[in-house]
Amino acid sequence: MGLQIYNTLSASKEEFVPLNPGEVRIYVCGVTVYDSSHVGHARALLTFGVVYRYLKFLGYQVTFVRNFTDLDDKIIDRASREHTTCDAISARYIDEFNRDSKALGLLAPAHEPKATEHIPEIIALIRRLEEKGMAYQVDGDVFFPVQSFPGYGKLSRRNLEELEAGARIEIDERKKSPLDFALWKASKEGEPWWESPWGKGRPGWHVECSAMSTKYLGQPFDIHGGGLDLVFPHHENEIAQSEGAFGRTLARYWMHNGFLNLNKEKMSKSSGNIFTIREITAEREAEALRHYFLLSHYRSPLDFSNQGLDEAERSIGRIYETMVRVEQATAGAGSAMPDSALLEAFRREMDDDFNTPRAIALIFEEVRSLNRLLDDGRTERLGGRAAALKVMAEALGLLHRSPQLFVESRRERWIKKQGLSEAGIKELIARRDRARREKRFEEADRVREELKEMGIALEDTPGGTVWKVR
RNA sequence: GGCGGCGUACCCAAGUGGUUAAGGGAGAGGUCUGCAAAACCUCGAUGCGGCGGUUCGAAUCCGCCCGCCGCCUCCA
Repeated sequence: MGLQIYNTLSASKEEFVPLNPGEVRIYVCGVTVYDSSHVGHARALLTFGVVYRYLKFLGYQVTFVRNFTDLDDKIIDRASREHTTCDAISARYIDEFNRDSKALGLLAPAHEPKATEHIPEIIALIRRLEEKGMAYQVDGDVFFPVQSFPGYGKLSRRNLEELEAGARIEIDERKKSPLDFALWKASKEGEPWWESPWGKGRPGWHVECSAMSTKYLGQPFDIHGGGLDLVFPHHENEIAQSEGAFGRTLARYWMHNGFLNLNKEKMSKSSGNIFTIREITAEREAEALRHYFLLSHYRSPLDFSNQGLDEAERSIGRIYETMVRVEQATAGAGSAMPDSALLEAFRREMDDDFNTPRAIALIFEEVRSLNRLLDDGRTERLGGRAAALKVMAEALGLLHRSPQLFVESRRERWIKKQGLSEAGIKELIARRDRARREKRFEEADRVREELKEMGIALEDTPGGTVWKVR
């Protein structure tokens, strides 16, 4: 059995069969660039980053597209509050996003289209809908009549009656149904605008993704992803537009990641309970955040906690330290072929809808097993197993640095945060070593204690005393 | 109101009918060590929110109840 993916469309796991053998085309809704991205965004980014990596691990030729929404009411608001242009706002946050993305270890997508650079494609799509009677114009606004698309609600499992009954949306009397959504909006004074058959205006939100995904990936394409909150109405509307316009399936597998909560509540800008990606990556290793997310399944809700992050950071350190031991033990042995049984086990876990918690458990079982071999001095099969471990970690986006760098980075971060000096620490260690050589153990233990209070642990190894952040 | 999700040990978290309920952290004991740390070994849920039911057999299926959360409005 190959890869199984939970498809929101069928609400069940399905065997993944790409449209073209050996090739996968995937589109993920990116961020709206009106503010800093928060760790909730990071979860979505990392989730689909791992999907991307794992598909590559499986040997697929993957075309990954993730957009920027750089045209939106919130960007307009922000620009007017700061007396600047929308372009300036989106440029600033795209720039910031790119830094975050790099810090998080995300692989670059093949394309990162921006809404503002695809106005002609958007207009063409709306015109096509018009020709099919699936768009109507009122005062320069163009709406999509949801009644005209028979499958409306199939993704979010709702029907029109239910939706209309529960609708809490403000009534726009000009719309035929309260659920009809804007394809094109007439621009007000001071807003960005483009010439169109309906006058000066700008696209609605949903239509950009329909236009851009199809431009880069064709229709249908294989996987469409995003956060759970996009199922309705965003993705539902994308389906209505694209399938309405072309009479063909938009995307075959729909994947949605669960939320990141803070104190049990959804992390969102409007409620103010957020941590930005920058805040977190300034405080600790980005890899800790990735590991933390991987520890629970992507569809489960996850409550963000500092304790969890601390644990994750230590866990990553444990894997790295084992890698250091393996490297030392196999130095000069040349590169080994990755152990195939291990890779097979990894694949079995990941094939089950990207079950990263199980994959991580497998990694830890292997870490323990490697340490046991190391302790026993049995190094014959070490190379192949360590090589497999690296391949697995790569597929998850972990262990992308040298172990030494990870340890040093943690040290430097800690020293800086605590206002310590490396020279001072080394001085203390030297003092302790002198005391130990002279068998003044009370003195040596006092120094150990002193360093421990600074959060620094000493390890006396055959190669000398090493120190690390605890 | 409609639709959906979640509740597994001190904490985090896999597991959707069948051997001893993964893995990590914390804790206890041990090996090692001048002492430690790291690593390794051993021990921690007779029970999976509660009550019923189906079944030879259920954390897993069904029903009811309790608690928490999300979507239905911009939202990863």
